Amino acid sequence: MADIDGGSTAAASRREPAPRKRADARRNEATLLDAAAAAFVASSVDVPVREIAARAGVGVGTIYRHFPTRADLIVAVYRHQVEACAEAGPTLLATVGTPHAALAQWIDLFVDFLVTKHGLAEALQSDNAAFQTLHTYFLDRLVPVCAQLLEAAAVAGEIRTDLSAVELMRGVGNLCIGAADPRYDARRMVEILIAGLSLR
Amino acid sequence: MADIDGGSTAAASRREPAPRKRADARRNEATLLDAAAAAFVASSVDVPVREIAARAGVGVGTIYRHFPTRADLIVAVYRHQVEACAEAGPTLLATVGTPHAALAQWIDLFVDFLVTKHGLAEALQSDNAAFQTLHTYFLDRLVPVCAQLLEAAAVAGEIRTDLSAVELMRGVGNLCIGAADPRYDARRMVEILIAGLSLR
DNA sequence: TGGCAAACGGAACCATGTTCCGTATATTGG
DNA sequence: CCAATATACGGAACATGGTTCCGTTTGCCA
Repeated sequence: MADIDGGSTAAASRREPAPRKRADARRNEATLLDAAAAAFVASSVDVPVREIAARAGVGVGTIYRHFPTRADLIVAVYRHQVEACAEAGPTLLATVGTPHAALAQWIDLFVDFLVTKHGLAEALQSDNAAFQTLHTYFLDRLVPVCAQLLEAAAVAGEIRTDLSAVELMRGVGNLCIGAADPRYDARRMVEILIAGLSLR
Repeated sequence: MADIDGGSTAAASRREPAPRKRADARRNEATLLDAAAAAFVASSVDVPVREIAARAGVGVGTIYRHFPTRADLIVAVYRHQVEACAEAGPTLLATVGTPHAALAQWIDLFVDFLVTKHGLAEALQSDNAAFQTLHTYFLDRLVPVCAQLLEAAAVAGEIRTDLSAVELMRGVGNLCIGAADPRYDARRMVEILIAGLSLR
């Protein structure tokens, strides 16, 4: 909420005096984020760019100037929620009884996030170059958190230790694909996977 | 190898006298299957149709006449291997010690098949209408086999009983997505999932 | 208010799947 | 062996969706 100016990091904005964007540009960026969020809900994360542009009442060029790739737009839309998920990690670890339980609850959070965003899980695993940023962001932000939980559970001797956080995240992400289908319960599948993690 | 004439079922060909296709048509179908198989290996199952056509030295129209959808082509290319996998089910059940072990081995077979076919796992989960046939064929052919193994293990009291064969297949298929990445070991993830299946 | 860099819109371009139709040819009856 | 015809072929053309480009518009500051 505090960062009124664009996407630069806190560190960068502290350095730079005021490369303040034009008013219409800032307005459009906000409009675009809203339009994209709405479109993602109405259709899915791979809703056509043209449709987002139409919703926002801007040209497609404008989208690409603000968000160089589709992934950047997705990241911008979901940044808050990803942050929240990341921050929940340490909290759960401190709160919940056992590390394994904390891990399970955190994964739950992540899964809930994924399955409620139509097409996001699919996009996350896509090897399409355009989604590279998305992939990277999610991994950069969440893998360390996951690793911490995993490590704690491993130290407590609750789970097998031969699995990296990246792999676990990937696996969970994959299991969330196709969660829209009522015949497939992604949550349960992940639950089973997590169960398989614990030693005997 | 025995069915010289096209894709009609054994039953159908027994009824019909001889709706024998033209020689060039049969030749082209074979050429196409080879070209497609090669292209799938060289790139992945979503190699552009035009490229398959070029490899086979035919026009794209020819592909579509023989295989109405891309999925039909994929199914045709992999039919033998899917059959083999399906037939291995009962064999394993009869051979291997416990039903749970048989299930694990069968899943192994399936996973091996999937991870060695670049992009096949991805295509399998795609909600793209064009892949409907693919999805259906795999499910029709393999789910019953999986169900039999699952049932046996359930009866033996080795695993939880609240999971359908369709879900398990979907989950396993999903876990195989992105198996090309060396940092992600799909086989291990599936192993963990199967482990999570067993009761305590 | 005038000048100009920033931002805009959307046509144009590229890649891909899919359809359509004029042309070529295998097959078969005479 | 030839001609007639159904069958099959090739590839241009169409549809869709991402991305780029550039002439035009507009906010901002002197």
